[in-house]
Amino acid sequence: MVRSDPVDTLRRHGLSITAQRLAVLRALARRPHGSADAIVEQVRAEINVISRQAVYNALGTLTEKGIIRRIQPAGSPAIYENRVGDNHHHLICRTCGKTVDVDCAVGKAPCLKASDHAGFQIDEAEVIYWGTCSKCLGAASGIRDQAIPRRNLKVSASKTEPKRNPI
Amino acid sequence: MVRSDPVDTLRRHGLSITAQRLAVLRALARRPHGSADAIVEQVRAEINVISRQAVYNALGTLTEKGIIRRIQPAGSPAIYENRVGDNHHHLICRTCGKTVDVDCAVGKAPCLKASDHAGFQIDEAEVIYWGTCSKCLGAASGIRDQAIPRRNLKVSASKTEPKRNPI
DNA sequence: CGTAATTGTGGACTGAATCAAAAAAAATAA
DNA sequence: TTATTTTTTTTGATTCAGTCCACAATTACG
Repeated sequence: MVRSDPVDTLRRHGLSITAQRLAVLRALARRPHGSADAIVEQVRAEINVISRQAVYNALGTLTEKGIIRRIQPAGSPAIYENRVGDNHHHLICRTCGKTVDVDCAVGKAPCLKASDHAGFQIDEAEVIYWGTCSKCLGAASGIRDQAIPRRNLKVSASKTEPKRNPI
Repeated sequence: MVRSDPVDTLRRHGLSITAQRLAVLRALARRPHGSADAIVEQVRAEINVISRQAVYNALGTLTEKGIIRRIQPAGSPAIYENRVGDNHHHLICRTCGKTVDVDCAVGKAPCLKASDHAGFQIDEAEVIYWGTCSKCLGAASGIRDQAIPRRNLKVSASKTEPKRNPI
């Protein structure tokens, strides 16, 4: 069941079919993990014009319908993906923002069970692995590729030296 | 090892001791999961005046030093906690934002291992369980307590259901 | 103490995302 | 088809969390 036809997808969910939504879907099909801004750009390359708001609208309703998924990594703008419904997780590079999918660590969907629910009714387990991708590991010096310039984990390279705790 | 003396904590990490930092630490000791804004408020109740920036500064350096931890739930402002170094996770109520700690699902620190590293060097696994707390489950109607008003998962109650004849 | 370094203050500013009203396009009915 | 109604897009302003900046205040250290 590949059924990757965007028109059909929209229709099946009872959504109006608009050029903008189709373009957003295609953009997501092309690039797995795009930020709203990246999608705006991509869509503008395909369709000539689209408002930023229209992209947010599309992403919003598509997310609501469960057609796409929104991931909101700490300190970075949200990114979207069209792989849904299989409880996979993400591995994000702190340096360049590159995001890759990883399957659940312990098998099927064990992450969905917290050891103590504390009375909560859990509907989703979100797992993000933070690290450094191989490319950024290599260029560890100062290349600063910065696809998604995470401003929060402030660069802090060697500003406050004494990382190693004395005594 | 309770060693909850803020002055000592700061000193041990080679940080200057300022009224603002102490107040921030105390605020965090009092309330486990506070947003920057909530902390500003709390600190202003104790100390008379503190700039928002000072709070952000304090939270930033304390986070850098590993004295506190920053959690950035999708779509909500960051929250901070003073329980660090034990790889626990969080359970957040989508409705009211209430956050509780949960210990790692599968034992010690299994979540730290993704099944496929894809060449990444992982340094942290962030796990957030999303759900609804017991209180909000009860008041499922429309109480709208909204401690942290997650604006992203837009309420979307029945906006897109005009198909159903409303009588 | 006095001086240098660190930290705090207030205000302007940024970027991501949202809101709101009018214009345009789709869906539905005729 | 055309008319009409509903949904979506556009445009522009607005919020919100967080940051940047220059200068004043405080802290640490000799």
